[in-house]
Amino acid sequence: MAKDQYLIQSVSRASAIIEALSNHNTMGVTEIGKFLGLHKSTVYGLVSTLEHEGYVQQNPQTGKYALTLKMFEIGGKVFGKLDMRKIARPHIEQIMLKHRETAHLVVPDGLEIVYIDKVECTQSMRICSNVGKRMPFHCTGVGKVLLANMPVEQVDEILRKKGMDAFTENTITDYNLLQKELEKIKVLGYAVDNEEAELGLRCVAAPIRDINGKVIAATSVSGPKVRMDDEKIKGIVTDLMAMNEEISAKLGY
Amino acid sequence: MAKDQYLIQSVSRASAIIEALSNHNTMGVTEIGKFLGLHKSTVYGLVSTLEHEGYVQQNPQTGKYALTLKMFEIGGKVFGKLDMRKIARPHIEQIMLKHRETAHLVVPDGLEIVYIDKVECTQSMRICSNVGKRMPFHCTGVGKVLLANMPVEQVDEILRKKGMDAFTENTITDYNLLQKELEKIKVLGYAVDNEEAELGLRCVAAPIRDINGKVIAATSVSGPKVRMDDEKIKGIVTDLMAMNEEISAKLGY
DNA sequence: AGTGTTGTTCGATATTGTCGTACGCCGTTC
DNA sequence: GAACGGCGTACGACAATATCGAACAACACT
Repeated sequence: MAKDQYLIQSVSRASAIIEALSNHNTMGVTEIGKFLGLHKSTVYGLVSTLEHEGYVQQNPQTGKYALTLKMFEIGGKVFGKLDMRKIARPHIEQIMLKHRETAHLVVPDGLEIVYIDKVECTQSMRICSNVGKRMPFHCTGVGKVLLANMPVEQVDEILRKKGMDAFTENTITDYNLLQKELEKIKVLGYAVDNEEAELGLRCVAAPIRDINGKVIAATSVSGPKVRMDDEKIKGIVTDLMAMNEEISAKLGY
Repeated sequence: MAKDQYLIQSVSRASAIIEALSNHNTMGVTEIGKFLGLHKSTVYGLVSTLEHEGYVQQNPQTGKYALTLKMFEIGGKVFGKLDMRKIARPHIEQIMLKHRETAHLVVPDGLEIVYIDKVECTQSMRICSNVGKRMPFHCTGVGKVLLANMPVEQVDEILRKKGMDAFTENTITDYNLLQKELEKIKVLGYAVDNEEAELGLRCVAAPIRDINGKVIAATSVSGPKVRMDDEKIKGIVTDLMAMNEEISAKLGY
C-alpha cells in the first residue's frame, strides 16, 4: 500500500509506547526502551511529548509512566456517536414503514449539519439523500430544530459565518424572521421545512437530547408536498417526538 | 518546565489532528491543514501514520478522515483499572474494619504483582505496605491466587524469568511443589501465605474476576501470625470470597 | 469542455529526532 | 558511610527524517 511509504516514525513510535503502557500498569523510560528496542533518550522525548499532550502522566515518586484517561475521553466521543446511530436505526426504519416516507438522522458538525443515517421509503417518488451530505442549518427542518435548541451566541456565529443563502423562494433569509421561527420551534418542540431547502419537499424534524437535556441530534421525515399535507404532518410529529424520547432514553449515559 | 524542550513536533501535530477529528465528525486532508496551519503534505503523512496505527480511517467515497474506536478501546483499559480501584475501596475498608487487619488490592503486571490499594488496620502491630510496591508472584498469597488462575504457559514464563527466590525458610522454591500448591488453590478458590514472604506474617487472598470469569485482580487480608490463627483465617476466607464476588458484580462490563 | 479543488506523489533540503555521553539522584550492598 | 549500579534527565552533534513546494490525477461543478 502506497500510503505506507509516508509513515512518520516518531508517530509510530509514540503509538507503540501507548500500546505498551496499555498492557502494563506503569513503565519506566528504560523499561519502555528495552521493551520496544529504542534508546532511552528517544523514549524520554516521546513520553515527554505524550505527557505534554495529556496522554500519559509520570508518578513523581516512582518515576514510572502510565496512561491517563484522555484516550478514553476522546474515544468516548467516537463511541457515543456510533452508539447513537446504532440505537436510532431501527427507530427510523420503523417510522419510515409507518408513514411511508424517507427518514433521516442528522447531527450538527461545526457550521453545518451532517446526515449520518437515512432510510428511504420505497415509493417511486421519494426523497433521496446521501449519508455524509452536509447542509446549512437555516433551510432544513433538522437544521432549524437544532438551531432552536442551541445557545444564541452559537446560532449567531453559524449564521454570520455561513450566511443564509436562498435555496428556494421559501427559504428564510431574513435574520429577524428566522429568530421568530426558531422561537416558535422552541415552543412547539418540532420544526417544519416548507419547501425551504427544495421546492416540492416538506419535512418534519424533532430533536434528540442527551441525558442532560442538551440537543445532540435530530431526526426527520421528508416527503413530497403532494403527500405531506398538514394532517399527515400532524401524525408524523406525534410519532417523531415520541420516537426521539425513546432514542434519548436508550442513549442515557 | 525542562521537559518541554524535548517535545517532538510530529507527535504533537498528530495529537492536534486527533483533537481536531474528535471535534468534527470527519475532515479532509486540506481541511485539517487549514484548521491547524499545516501543509497538506505534512497532514497527509500524519494521517496516513495514524491510519496505519489504527486511530483513524478514511471514508473511501468522500476521502474524509474520522477517528476510529481504537482510542476508546485503549482508554477503556485505563478506565477499567481506575474503576476497579474505586469500586473495591469501600469493600476492603469494610473487611479491614471487621477483621481488624490490613487489606490489599493487587493486580498482575508483567512478571510481578503490584499493590494498587491498601487499607491498613489501626492496631499498633500491623502489616504496613506501599501502594505501587511490586512483589514476585510465587511468595505472596495474592500472587499465588493469580498464578493459580492463569494459563500454564504464562505461569511458566513468569517463574522462568523471575525465578523463585526464597524470602523466608517457608517460601516455596521448588517448581513441582508450587504446581501442587497452585492446584490446591485452584480447587479451594483462595490462597494462604504462611510466612512465605515475611516471617511472622500470614495472609489470605482471593481472586476478582471480570465478566468473562477471567481473574484480573486479587484482594488479601494480612496480619501477624500471632493473630492470624486458623479459625480467624477461616472467617476471613468466607468474607473475602463473598466480597470479591460483589466487587466482580459491580465491575460487570 | 473547462475550471477549481482535493487527495496523493515525489524529491530536495532544512530541520528535527536520534542517540551517545554525561550527570545527578536514589536504592542497594558491603 | 562509601561504593556501585541503574535510573531518569540533560545536552549537543549529526544522520536521518519530516516538511513542503511542485506536480499530477481524479472528481465535482458549471
